[in-house]
Amino acid sequence: MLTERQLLILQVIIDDFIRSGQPVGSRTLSKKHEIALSSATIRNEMADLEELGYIEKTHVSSGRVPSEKGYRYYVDHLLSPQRLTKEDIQKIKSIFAERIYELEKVVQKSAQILSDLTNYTSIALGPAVKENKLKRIQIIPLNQQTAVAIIVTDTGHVENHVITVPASVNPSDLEKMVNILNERLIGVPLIDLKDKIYKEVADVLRKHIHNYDSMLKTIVETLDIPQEEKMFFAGKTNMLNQPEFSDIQKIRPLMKMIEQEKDFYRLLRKHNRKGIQVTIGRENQLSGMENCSLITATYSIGDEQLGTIAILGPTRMEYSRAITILNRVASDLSTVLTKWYQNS
Amino acid sequence: MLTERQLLILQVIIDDFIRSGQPVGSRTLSKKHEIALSSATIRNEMADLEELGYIEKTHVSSGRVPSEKGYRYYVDHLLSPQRLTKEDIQKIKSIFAERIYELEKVVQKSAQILSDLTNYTSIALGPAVKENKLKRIQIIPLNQQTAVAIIVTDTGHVENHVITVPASVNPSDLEKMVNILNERLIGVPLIDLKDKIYKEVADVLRKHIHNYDSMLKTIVETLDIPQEEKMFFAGKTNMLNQPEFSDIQKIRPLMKMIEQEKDFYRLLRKHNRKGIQVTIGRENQLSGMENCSLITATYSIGDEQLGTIAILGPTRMEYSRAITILNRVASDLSTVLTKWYQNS
DNA sequence: TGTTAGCACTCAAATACACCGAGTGCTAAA
DNA sequence: TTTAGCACTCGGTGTATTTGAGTGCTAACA
Repeated sequence: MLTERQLLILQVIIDDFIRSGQPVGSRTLSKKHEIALSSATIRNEMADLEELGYIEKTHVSSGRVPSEKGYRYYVDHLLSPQRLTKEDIQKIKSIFAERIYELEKVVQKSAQILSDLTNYTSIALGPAVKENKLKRIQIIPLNQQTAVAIIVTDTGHVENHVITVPASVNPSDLEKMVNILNERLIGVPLIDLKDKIYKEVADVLRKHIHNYDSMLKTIVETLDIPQEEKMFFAGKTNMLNQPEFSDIQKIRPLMKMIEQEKDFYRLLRKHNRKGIQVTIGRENQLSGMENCSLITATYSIGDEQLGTIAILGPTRMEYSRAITILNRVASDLSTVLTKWYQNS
Repeated sequence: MLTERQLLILQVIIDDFIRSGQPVGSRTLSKKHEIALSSATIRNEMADLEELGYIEKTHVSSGRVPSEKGYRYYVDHLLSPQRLTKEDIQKIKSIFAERIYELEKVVQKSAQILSDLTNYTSIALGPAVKENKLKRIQIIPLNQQTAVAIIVTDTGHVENHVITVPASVNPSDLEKMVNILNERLIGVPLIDLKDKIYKEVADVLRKHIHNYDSMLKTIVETLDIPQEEKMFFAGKTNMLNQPEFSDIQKIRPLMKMIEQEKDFYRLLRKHNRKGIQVTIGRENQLSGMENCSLITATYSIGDEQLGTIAILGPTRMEYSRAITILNRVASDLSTVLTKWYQNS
């Protein structure tokens, strides 16, 4: 167990390192007015902190830098709460000022403001489309062989793709089918559509539609909806501004990962616990992210959790500020989404 | 006017520099078997080429590197034609192997293959949606105040957004309006929609629709279609692999530009002349692109030009290979689009 | 017993210096 | 016109040397 004094020293070391990026020495600390000790005393305490694994040296006679364990302790117990400036609060509010009707745009804007305010990279995982309920199916013929299938959900989300229509299918049958599908399927969550079709609608269709069999493919194609949530990035290149990544070798794998996006999709999917979560350095278990930390929060409509928004920065990150901002954005976002979309 | 020998030397210098990235000295050149001259003779020729502005020294006793003028001459007159390997041709063909129904996806895939084959960044400017012709307008009410407006074009492109519906508008009127709009506007290019509405459809609407005035806003919102062509990037981080950008300072502005995309939108818009166009270094007139070259080509359906695809690389770029590949992709793309979409 | 002053020690970073080698331009001879 | 030869330049590399910020340890002090 750490003493009060060790906690104070650990906190000041990490605060200073986060600010300066330079290893912190005992003399630097002794000059701080919150610590009234000689450098020698501090050296003794630092030696203990190092033995316990909270801080490290970069070489034998260097100052100390926080270890991952140190950051972990800092984030869990030592964060000095930050107040946002009026301007920051104002900026956050401004994105919700005008009523935006596309849910995904609001989420995207939230990611944008996060990266603007923090100068880190921000990622938002959108709501799962597959949970949405069907509002309308529409099939619009383009020519002999092709048509556009459009699916509208209760949240106003539109999915569309071009499908092939067998030559044997005539337009009036197509229309009849769409009508039946609409009658029977409105209100069904997208993910359950196929199931429902086979169990309940197939019989009806077979009875009423001429060549049901040749149409089957069209139906399946129509309901083929991407299962993945959309993801929005903002400030993808902000990592280039971090001095720890001034070496291009270090940043290349990270930028590649950010460009490809898919690793982050998996990562964020896992981060669906309510509240702020911080993963530090190798806790992320992704090579390329050894020197990064990820802070995540979830947002919701009412009690229903919709998605995750996150801030990605270097391990030497302004945790306090980032957490405060993320918290604020996530809660404002949830509030406004609840107001706009609940039971609408 | 350059002599045959100067041309040969210039070409070999640039070829070598593109390959190695190192300044090329007279002794290196004299050892090449296509040049049977002593280093001293070559030095004299190089001095002349430098005076004429085709090559430069990095410091007083360094070898020579091509100047922008040198690259320009090289691209215009000295390119040694390259043959693509069978694998390359195969890869290009593979993207067009299966019939893809979404036009934009084909374009996006083309950009992807370009960056895969060249290891440079690739950009594709999609076809202008506004030129497409209207196939169907659809308005689907979500709740009391909002509805989804969907516009389908003859190419199968779908535009959608959520609109507000005044409380005074009743559903049957909405439906009637949509019917009238569809009757009168199908086949009209999207860009002309508004014009046509005011000139020809407004009167009809006023006659048949109850509260035409309060509905006006809804109509305008519905037809509010983004005018900009979509743009697709591939290999956004490939520039990080180029040794000339190993200094993070040099690449930061460029990556920022690539992230933001809009500068490239303007740039590609201007590059709509048929055939291959190469702009070298500062010819691009964009700060951040001093050390980059852009190669563009257009693609088309039949005689109608649709858009531009481009390769962005360092000025020290494999022009010959890049041009050959781009040419091939652009022409294959045009061929296949023509086959698939002309008069469909 | 906890704190501190003092001291020897370490190591990264900066500075200085010599030297190598790849390059140049110029001159004079072939 | 070409080439051999030579003096010169300059970036890069290797080796000392110095500097300074840091450490750990010890002994004296309150």
